[in-house]
Amino acid sequence: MRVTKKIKAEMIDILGEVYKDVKPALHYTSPFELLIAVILSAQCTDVRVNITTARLFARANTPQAILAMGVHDLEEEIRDCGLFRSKAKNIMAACQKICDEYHGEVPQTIEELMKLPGVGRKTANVVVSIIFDIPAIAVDTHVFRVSNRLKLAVGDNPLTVEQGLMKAIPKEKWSAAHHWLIWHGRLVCKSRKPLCEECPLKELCPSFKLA
DNA sequence: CTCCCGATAT
DNA sequence: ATATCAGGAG
Repeated sequence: MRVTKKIKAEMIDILGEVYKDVKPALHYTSPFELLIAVILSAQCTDVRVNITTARLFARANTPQAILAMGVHDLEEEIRDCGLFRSKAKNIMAACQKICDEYHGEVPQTIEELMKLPGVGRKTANVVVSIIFDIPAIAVDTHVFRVSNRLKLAVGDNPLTVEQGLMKAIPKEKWSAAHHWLIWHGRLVCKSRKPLCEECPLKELCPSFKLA
């Protein structure tokens, strides 16, 4: 069955109703903390990132303080998040660049953010949409999977899905819809064992399957 | 495309 | 035992 534009709008409306009260899963108290948390979240659960950042930010939560730690201590602090050597190296280099070129403040455009080591399109989208309230749809593993299953946007790479979602969703809902899709992916439309029977979209979903 | 990588769910 | 987790760089 074909997923029409009208059905896509219905899906978004339902998700918006079901997940209207969700907050970002990552814990942070400043733009810099969010940036670091998102970098750490690559191939790691948000729960693990929050445990790690609680301890890390108590020690250092500014680029200057992270630089003062040194790369070895940073590696030890973030080890549990995985990919820890490359993440530590990238974070140190990003902090240096933020201090040298942005007066210690997190840059505010996708283009500038993506120049930071360890910051790709997905991370940049998250930061601008959450911190600077700029409409954006960050396509992470959840958004990618859920969008393809629902056929809200179909594609074999994140950028294609991002562009498809921007067409299917009105701009004023981009940032909120990004969170709805993530939480739907986390709680219901899971990768390995999706809870199709209890899905609020089961009547509309082209991938609906009984267990 | 491969590599980075520990923790967790299944 | 293995697939997956708020990806990005080379």
